[in-house]
Amino acid sequence: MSNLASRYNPAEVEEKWYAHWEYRGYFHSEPDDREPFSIVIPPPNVTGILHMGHMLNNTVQDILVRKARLDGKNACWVPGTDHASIATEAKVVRMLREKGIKKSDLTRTEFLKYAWEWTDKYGGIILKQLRRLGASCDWERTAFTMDDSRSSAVIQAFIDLYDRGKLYRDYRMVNWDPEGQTVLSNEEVLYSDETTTLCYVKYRVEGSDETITIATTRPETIMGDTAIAVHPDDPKYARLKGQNVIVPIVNRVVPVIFDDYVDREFGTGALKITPAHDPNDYEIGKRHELPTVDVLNPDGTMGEAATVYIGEDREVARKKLIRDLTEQGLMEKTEAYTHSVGRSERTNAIVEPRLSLQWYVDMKALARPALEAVISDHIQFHPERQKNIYRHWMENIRDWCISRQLWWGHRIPAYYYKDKVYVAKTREEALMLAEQDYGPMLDSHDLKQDEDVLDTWFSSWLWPITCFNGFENEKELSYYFPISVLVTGWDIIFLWVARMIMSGFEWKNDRAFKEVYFTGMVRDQQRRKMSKSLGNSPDAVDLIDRFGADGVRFGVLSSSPAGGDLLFDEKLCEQGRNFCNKMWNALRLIKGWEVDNSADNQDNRIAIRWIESRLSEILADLEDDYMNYRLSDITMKLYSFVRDDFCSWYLEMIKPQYGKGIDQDTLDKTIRIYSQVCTMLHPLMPFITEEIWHNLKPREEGEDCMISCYPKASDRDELLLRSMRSVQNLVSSIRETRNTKNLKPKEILPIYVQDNGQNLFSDDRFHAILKKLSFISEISVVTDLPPNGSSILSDNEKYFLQYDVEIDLDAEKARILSDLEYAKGFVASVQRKLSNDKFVNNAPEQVVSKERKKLADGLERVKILEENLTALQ
RNA sequence: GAGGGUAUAGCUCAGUUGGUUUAGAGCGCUUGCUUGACAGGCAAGAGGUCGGCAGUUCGAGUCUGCCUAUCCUCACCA
Repeated sequence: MSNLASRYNPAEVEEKWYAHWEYRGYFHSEPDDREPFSIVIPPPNVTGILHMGHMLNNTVQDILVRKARLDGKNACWVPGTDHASIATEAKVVRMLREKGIKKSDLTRTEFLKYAWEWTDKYGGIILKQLRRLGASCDWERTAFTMDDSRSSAVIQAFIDLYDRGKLYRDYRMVNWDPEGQTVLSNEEVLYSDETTTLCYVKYRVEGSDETITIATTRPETIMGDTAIAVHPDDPKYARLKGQNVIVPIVNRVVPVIFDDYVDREFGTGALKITPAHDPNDYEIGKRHELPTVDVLNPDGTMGEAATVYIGEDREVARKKLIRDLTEQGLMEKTEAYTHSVGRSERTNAIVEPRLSLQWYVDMKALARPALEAVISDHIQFHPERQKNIYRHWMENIRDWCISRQLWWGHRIPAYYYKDKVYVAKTREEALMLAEQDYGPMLDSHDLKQDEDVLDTWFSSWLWPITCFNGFENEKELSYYFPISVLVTGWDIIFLWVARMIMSGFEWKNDRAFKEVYFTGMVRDQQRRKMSKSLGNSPDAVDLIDRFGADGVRFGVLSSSPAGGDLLFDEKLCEQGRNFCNKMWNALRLIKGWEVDNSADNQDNRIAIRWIESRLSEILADLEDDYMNYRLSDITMKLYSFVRDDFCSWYLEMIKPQYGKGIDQDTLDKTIRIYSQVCTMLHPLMPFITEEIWHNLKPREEGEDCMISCYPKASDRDELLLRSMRSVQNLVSSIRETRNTKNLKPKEILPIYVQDNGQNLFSDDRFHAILKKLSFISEISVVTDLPPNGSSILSDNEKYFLQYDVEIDLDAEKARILSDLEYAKGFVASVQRKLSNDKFVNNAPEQVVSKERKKLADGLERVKILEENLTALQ
């Protein structure tokens, strides 16, 4: 018996092998003459920690990279992190606030010092956690979106776009995050239905006692009203033509205007117009040349122009205004109202429409080649349905707002002097340009760099190029680009994927990726997306501690059909852990065998030939599954191959009887087969397979599972595979009989095989299986029909099993009758089909002959069952 | 408002160009099994009129249309 523990212990094994692989340099890739396989990580936030989404995403990437490596490709997986402009800045601001420091009290330089300290302290934790998961990243290439190489590429990209006329600055209504105090792109605003109060407020008509009532959810913006709008065809309000109304609180006199934007059916059919605080009102304001009164400060508090509640938060002011309007008798009524509210993806603050001057990328031209490449499958999406979603967005693409009023990020390389803009790599260059326009006498202090930074995604959209320093150096990029496959969640298809594809065409005139595999979202058992705020995401590292990295990887994979969402259940990790244990015990079994060359190995040959055929059979399947990213299928196929075919059948067949040894040849071949299985499983479960690989036999230095050669499908013995399936059916039938008759599992039963000239045992080759079979299912084959035999049908072969239990004739008859009824129905339906001329004439020959075979088998079965029934009478 | 997805066993899902009146898997459930690798195990079993209605076809879980339910994306929302 081997001295291995009966339970697999992942902790020490994982640490040992990860260090070993890294020490051997297996993760590192340099361009050479092999076929490249490249992946770039979706860079997690630099100060983030590993969550379930990362686990899924990175497990998938690791599988693809490890598989490519085993296939002999030059595999390179570039890791890295994203500076995550707004998310990180928000964290730093929060940290400072806890220390009693306000961002507004700091200079830009002081703030950035804190931000870098924070990044140095917490940055890269997630990369360490990825190692625990087994991620085989090329750590020497670790990139950061704000390191020198990436930063200079971002600046260059901005300059390039500006020079090509694809960048512009414009004053528009934007999505404003009052907490982060920055503009957001449309993609960074998340909408959800929320219930608020809809206020019906009365406005006095100037010079009359009459009032007009409008409905609004935003009474705090009343002070910014510069008109009341009604529909031109609305008879209710026709009389108000040319009239003015008085805005409550501020008593401003504003006109009643007529615009067909107004929905006559909504509320009262009258709409207050606040051009500074609503995109539609802004448009209406432009049409009617209305003034714009901005009553809010950038931080969401009431501004000077509001005249009341100055400095109070908009939410607080809203409540107070509702109270005031009610007291003044101007509130007709209020009602609960549910509508869609946009919140900042990062700070969760309610987004405020606000007018401001920002930088935009003109997306129309960029989108064209990017759309075409995906529609034509030049870049292949998995699952394919994501193509539609992509197309829909690309066809309706809007310009991308890329400036952010933040400090943490890449500062916009635009310099302003008087009314001119100079876009340049450095201040010196900008100065030179300004001097060309204004002469060398200008006061250089008046040349001001843009205060804003760029959207985080403006650096990550260059990631496939910048990961290989592609703005500086063609050599590496020309080898690794296009990236073989991008693995990411579908939730960032617009924020990231679409834009990377656009940047690929813009700068490399090529597709950024050959394929894109979208993973689903990891959800909890109530189908809620896992998130920090819900607190429904398990601690990833804790899961690894409890189930082992391989167990967790198995758990994540086994329910991750290509692109579908994953309902995470810890139970699956437990199953993964148990599976590791199963493999571990198969190793213990093999290691425990003593070699005895006097043992007869003839019978084992057939078992070896069978398992090799099976292996070859699934290898072909797996190749196809890899092509289609069917990772859960791969997982389940290998799981059942190891558990059922290898352990339950193969090892049981060759297992020496108690106290006996095994011949060297069988042992060697078993070790070879198990090693191959390790290689096949390695991409999914790298640690345990490496451990078993090394335990199976002494290995040379550097002879590691991770860099072994992935087996190729070879010829297989189809007849043997079929026959073995028959044998398995028979064994199942015998076991079922034992179970239903309450027979002792170890009691040896005589079995008689009725030779019908075509059953397994009329073939000499299978006498070996027969012997093995008797060992597995505790039977002994007899040559005479036993006096008290009970018949078993396995396929169409008939066996008699003898046992010392009184046979319940009625029950037996009922069982046979029900089988018979079924078989007859089956035959009838096949006959019906075959007697249909249209079927026989139209269906392919293959299908028809298959039906004929079915009929023959069915008739045979009916015959046997009838004989059995007669025998019972 | 525009577009898209999904509906198969108690649960989560496969079912790959239509071809088994016998629709699979995992988990869960029931039953039986512990000196011999593994109870984190083994064996056996139960459980489904493939959301509904029409249609195409020799043949539909699979294709088409409509309906129902449910989810998602984008836009809008006083």
